[in-house]
Amino acid sequence: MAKELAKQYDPKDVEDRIYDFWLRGNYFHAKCEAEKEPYTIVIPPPNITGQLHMGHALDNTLQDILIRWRRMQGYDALWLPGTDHASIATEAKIVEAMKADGVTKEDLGREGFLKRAWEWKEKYGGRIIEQLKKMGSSCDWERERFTLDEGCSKAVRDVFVRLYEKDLIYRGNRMVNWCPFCNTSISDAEVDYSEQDSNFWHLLYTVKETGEQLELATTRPETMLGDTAVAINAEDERYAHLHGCHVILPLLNKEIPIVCDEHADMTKGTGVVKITPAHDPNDFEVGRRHNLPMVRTFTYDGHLTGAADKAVYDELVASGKAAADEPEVLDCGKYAGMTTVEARKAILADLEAGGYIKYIEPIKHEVGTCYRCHTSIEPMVSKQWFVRMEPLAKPAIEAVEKGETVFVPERFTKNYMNWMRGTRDWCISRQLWWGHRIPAWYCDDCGATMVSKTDIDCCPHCSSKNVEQDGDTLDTWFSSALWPFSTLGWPEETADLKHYYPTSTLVTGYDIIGFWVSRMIFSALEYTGKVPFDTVLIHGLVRDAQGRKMSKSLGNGIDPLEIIDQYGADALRLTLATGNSPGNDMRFSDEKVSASRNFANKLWNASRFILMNIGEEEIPCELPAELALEDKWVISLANKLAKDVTENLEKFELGIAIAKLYDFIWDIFCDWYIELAKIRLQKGGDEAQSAKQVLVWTMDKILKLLHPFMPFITEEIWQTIPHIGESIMISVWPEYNEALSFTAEEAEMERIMTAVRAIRNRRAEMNVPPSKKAKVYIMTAHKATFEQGGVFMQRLASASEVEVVDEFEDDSAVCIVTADAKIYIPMGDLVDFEAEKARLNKELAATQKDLDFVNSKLSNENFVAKAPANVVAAQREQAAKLSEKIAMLNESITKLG
RNA sequence: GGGAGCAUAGCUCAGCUGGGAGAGCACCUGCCUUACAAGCAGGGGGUCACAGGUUCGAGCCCUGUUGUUCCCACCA
Repeated sequence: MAKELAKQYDPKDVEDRIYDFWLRGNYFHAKCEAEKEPYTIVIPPPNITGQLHMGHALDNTLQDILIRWRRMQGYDALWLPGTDHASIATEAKIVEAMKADGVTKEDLGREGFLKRAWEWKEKYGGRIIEQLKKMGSSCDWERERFTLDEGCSKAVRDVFVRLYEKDLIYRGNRMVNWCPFCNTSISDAEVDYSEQDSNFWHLLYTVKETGEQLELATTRPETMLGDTAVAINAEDERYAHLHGCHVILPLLNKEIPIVCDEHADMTKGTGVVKITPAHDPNDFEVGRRHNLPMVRTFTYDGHLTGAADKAVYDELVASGKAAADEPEVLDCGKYAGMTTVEARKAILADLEAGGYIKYIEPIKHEVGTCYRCHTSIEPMVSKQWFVRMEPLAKPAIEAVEKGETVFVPERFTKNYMNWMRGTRDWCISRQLWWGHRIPAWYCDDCGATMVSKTDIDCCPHCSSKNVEQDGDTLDTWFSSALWPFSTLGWPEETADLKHYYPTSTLVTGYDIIGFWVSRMIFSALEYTGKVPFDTVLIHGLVRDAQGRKMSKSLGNGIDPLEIIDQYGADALRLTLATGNSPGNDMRFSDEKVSASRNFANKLWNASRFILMNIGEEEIPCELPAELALEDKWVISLANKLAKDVTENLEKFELGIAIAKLYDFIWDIFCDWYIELAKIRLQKGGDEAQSAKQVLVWTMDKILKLLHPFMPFITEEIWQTIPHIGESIMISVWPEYNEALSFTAEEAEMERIMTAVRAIRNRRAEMNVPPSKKAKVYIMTAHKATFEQGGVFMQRLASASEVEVVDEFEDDSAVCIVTADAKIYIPMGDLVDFEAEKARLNKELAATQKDLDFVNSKLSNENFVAKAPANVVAAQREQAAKLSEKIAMLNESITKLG
């Protein structure tokens, strides 16, 4: 089956065809075989709004390497794919798209909007899946899931009800992060902090009882209308006389109390702090401690409240439906309707005019912004649903402490612990439509709250039909937190869940440990009683060539699909795997991809060489009975390679595994073994036959070990060379085999290779072209080795003839000394004796220096006494070799006169 | 304010449990040697950020310093 193959590998000609071949073979499908050990990875579901970016490319390359490797090792390997509905991001995109048609959410209504959203999902949701396929991802597409599909939705409801019944979910007026642009609450994890220039405005409030001016500082003067107290520290002697007094709130001329609270820090500013319970997280806590009224002065879309807002509140109070913790609403009068930015200006102007500003101090200040739209978030008291974190975090911390789930690298455990220990209750309700609607119903007549797995249309308490479902949806991460088990069928006890859960490895970036990893862990423990995965493999960010984060705003993102188009998916994968160590960021550049492409080409040409030589012959896929020295050498190294690659994959050191493969394939197999094999191939006969078998055998091992990293090219080549089986991706992973370890031959080859390199080196220094052959005489203690190696020197070191001799006399010969041999090459007039003598002397000096160093160690009593025996022995051996070399060099120099 | 990472060749980075420093790219020299010029052979180039310490021995372990990146945190 000789094939005419192009000199250069063309991925375009191969990749789609191979991927189809795999799909037709159904090789990605995990069959849930009870007798096989499972290995499971669930994909971090990309957003349906998403386009494949380098982060996905890296994440999925790593997962595909692991899953392909385990599959070949004989595991029942399942890689479960899917997508995330990404409520905020998707809703924002759809609203934006609607803008073009001049339609708003309100125009369409909830149902109309959702209809549109699902249409949008059908249209764009599949795009990223197709892009994952281009990468070669071997996901089980039959099991593809979506966080908003029926099964996941069922799991979400189930969890919500369970948590509610255990009092781990509650509803209340709490301080939340409000995004006035997205018009929704967001969780603490969704707030990004960025440094902004701002001021401390030092204000003066008058104390009612004493008439003195009390100085305090604020960064947010626009909240002052909602102040309901001023706090001082009880220990602060400066203000001891003010305990129980009041201040007059400027502009409103309202009397508010001075309270003593630990929040007031004596060492900061004047030690006096204004308290706005409805619009500051700290002040909210102070307010609760002192039972202060909460006064809301902002609307949810970021304006100051007015008469209409107050009317709504009054109505609520009048009807008796206001919750006990409902904040009051202020009619801000002249400021009503202003944005918070406008209000700040107006209020400051009025304070200034009233003489209430003592001075302004410029500062730099960390301001919270929405991670989606980067609008400044407004802390705001709002009625939301929360998950009680403390009882959930405890077992999640213990499980990781016990090592039930380990982070790779280990240092990210700290990151996780930090997040788990510090986390506050999780605000899970969102004022959005695209997502899982909260399964809570409120009775308009009796005011009851009902949480249920099934829809409710009649109040079980008062039989009223006036029941309405909560209009909010759940945080996207609420459903993502269930992903490892909801996708396997939970809460049903499915066969998949029993077999594949807990999953094995989660592969993700360090940027979402808090958002996602930690929430999966505590969720899994609470609902399934088990950790969701045993290992979390953390990778870093892919940065651009200058080390900057790839981002849309910088426009420095590199599109993986363009790279695939230009260099092929295997080259992209190789680039991402090479030099990638767990947890560390990497830079991406065209040069790196081009180096990877060159490697693919190198492998391609090695296979061309083999195919050209075997021609129409049937070559058995096994080693020949008689093995030559070089065969044993390459087999032994390939065997060692299998061990190294496997061990490094086990340690998740994928970068080291691929580096070892790269070195073996290029340096050992291509640069040495193929060149050596040519000798026997040219001879023909039995020797050629055995060389072909070893070439095929070694290539087979190489392809299998490389397959997880470069699936397309390895399959393509494997199918063309003699092979057993349907597809390399379901072939058997090479195992280390003690019977294939030939250490003596490895050492012998090393001697010969050292000599070859030394001769090449000499010739290059003397500028002798390869075409000018010369006879080589060798004096050595390893006669048999060099007699065998003679042909190698003819081929690789431009030797016309090689003779192993006991004595050699020719003053005009170049002399080369290695640790094992003394090599003479008569080159007549090419030799410059003075230069030759200088070179030998230089080498002698260098060797002497090496020997001195080794001897200094050996003469150190402490070294000999304390260093391990094998280290000392190695140094002794080294000293002997160097001494021998020095003797040979001296002899040669003497001869030159 | 707390925590973490990084600092090794001109550039990008490896270097696992301490035993006289490596790769790729770039550069220089010579080669179209019948798989591959996206290739082959050879070469130059490093006080392993700085200062101490532990050790027979430190790029690696400890302490401190400097530079840099990131994460977390309610600093009025």
